[in-house]
Amino acid sequence: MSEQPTYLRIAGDLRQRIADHEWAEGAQLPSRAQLAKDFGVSDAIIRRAQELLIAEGILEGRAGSGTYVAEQRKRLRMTRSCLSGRLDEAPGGPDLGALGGMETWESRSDGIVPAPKQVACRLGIAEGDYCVRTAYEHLSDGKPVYLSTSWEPYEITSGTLVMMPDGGPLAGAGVVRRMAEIGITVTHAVERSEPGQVNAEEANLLGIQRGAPCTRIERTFYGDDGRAVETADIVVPATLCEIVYEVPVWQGSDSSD
Amino acid sequence: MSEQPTYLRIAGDLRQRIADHEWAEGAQLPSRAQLAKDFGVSDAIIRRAQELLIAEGILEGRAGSGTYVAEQRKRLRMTRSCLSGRLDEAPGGPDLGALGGMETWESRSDGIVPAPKQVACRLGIAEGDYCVRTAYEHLSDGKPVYLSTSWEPYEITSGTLVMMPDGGPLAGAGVVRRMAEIGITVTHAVERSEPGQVNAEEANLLGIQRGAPCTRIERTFYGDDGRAVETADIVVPATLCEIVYEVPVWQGSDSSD
DNA sequence: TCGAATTTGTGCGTATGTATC
DNA sequence: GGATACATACGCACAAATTCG
Repeated sequence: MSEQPTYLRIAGDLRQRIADHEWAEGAQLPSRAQLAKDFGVSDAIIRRAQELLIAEGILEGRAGSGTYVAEQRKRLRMTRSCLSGRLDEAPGGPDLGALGGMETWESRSDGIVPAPKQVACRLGIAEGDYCVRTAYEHLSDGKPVYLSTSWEPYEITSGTLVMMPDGGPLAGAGVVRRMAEIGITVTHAVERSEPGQVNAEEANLLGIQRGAPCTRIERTFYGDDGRAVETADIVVPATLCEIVYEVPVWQGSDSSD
Repeated sequence: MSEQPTYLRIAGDLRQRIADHEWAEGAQLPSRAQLAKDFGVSDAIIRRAQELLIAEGILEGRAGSGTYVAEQRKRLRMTRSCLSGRLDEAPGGPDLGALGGMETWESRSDGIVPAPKQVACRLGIAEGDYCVRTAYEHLSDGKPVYLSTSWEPYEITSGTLVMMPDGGPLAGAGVVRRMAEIGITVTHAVERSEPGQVNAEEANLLGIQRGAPCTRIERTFYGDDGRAVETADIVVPATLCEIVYEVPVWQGSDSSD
């Protein structure tokens, strides 16, 4: 116990051995009792080490069956290209289809709701002002890959045909197109990215383990008048998607490094 | 126990009460024993719930003292702007200084090493080909905020004055400038972003808790000939930095949403 | 179909070490 | 030194899910 706690040492050992392909993807690990005997520690310590690796998405526990090396599903690449004339835009989502099969989504606008404080702040409106909220489940080849919830200020689209993202003639069209329809040009988006874990509900929707690592993105679209036209909370599980940004490098600036 | 395990229910309860500011930032929570009595569960369950929140960066445990609501240090904003003539570039790092004080860094090039498989793949060179590896510790107002390790193919800078990032006349200058010096124009970067946790060593360097959530970015710079000129592993702890991308929206594309 | 064995998931009590006050 | 509180570790019990005879 000199330097590192036992459970961390064992977690590291298992992590290394999995990286070295001692166990194949999808293979079952020895049982807790067996590992405890192998390592000469108690049952609970093995459990604790495994919990760490499960949270990291490396292992997967199946009740009644065993602990397995998590399968690396072929992940959907979500690319934001800032380089050329790519359009990166889907409802609460970026450019899909860069890699992989059929990307689709299901949405349910759950109507007009007062903006929570955080959302109001991002949209530059007052807390409690009305918004159209829409929840999306994004699918690739029919399987869920990431989630998003979007808010649009009611004031902007109120009375137009594009008020509901999933209704009207442009049902299912992206924010950019829908806003263009009512004379608003969307110029850019700002994305705030944070690491996190999926909660039980999200895990259920995505068909993955609770606590699996994910990236939470707060994305806000801005119109040519500088106003925010939509903001979204996007949950991107690391096991299902990889996030790639392509950014240009501007020469001759004050690169102070 | 109907739906959710007790420890998750309690974790959720505490998370909510912290969000509601029942305890201020930096405030000490009641002791485990007290909370166990309050919730009518065992000591261990409280511990388990608290461990979850500590992993989420919401709580902070101090041995011998107590459990505290984690202080939200004013975070450094790391912005990648793809919009105008901003330069986003520092060694293994992006535009700093958008918000906050003095941004500096310390680096130690630990010499010429054979490229590991992953790095070789990102640089488009063969495994084992030599690289100049440099580790950076990025500081804001003297305090560490994020870490990075960069690899540059030895072949590119070999024999030039800019071979070592922290040596020669352009010591401490960014990749873009150093490459410009030897006639290579860096045109763009690709960043792959993944959620993760900091390990013990990183936590130590950053002065934060082990297991704290972070974003791991694999960034690769490309020259005008399409060759990769540098790649870096960047560790951005969520508690110290926020990551923001500004991306343009291209009108009239196949926005299929 | 049933049931027993196995394995994980959850919960509890306790002991020891160590840091803080 | 003593009291308190967290960190780690062990042992046990039971539930739930799975597997297999």
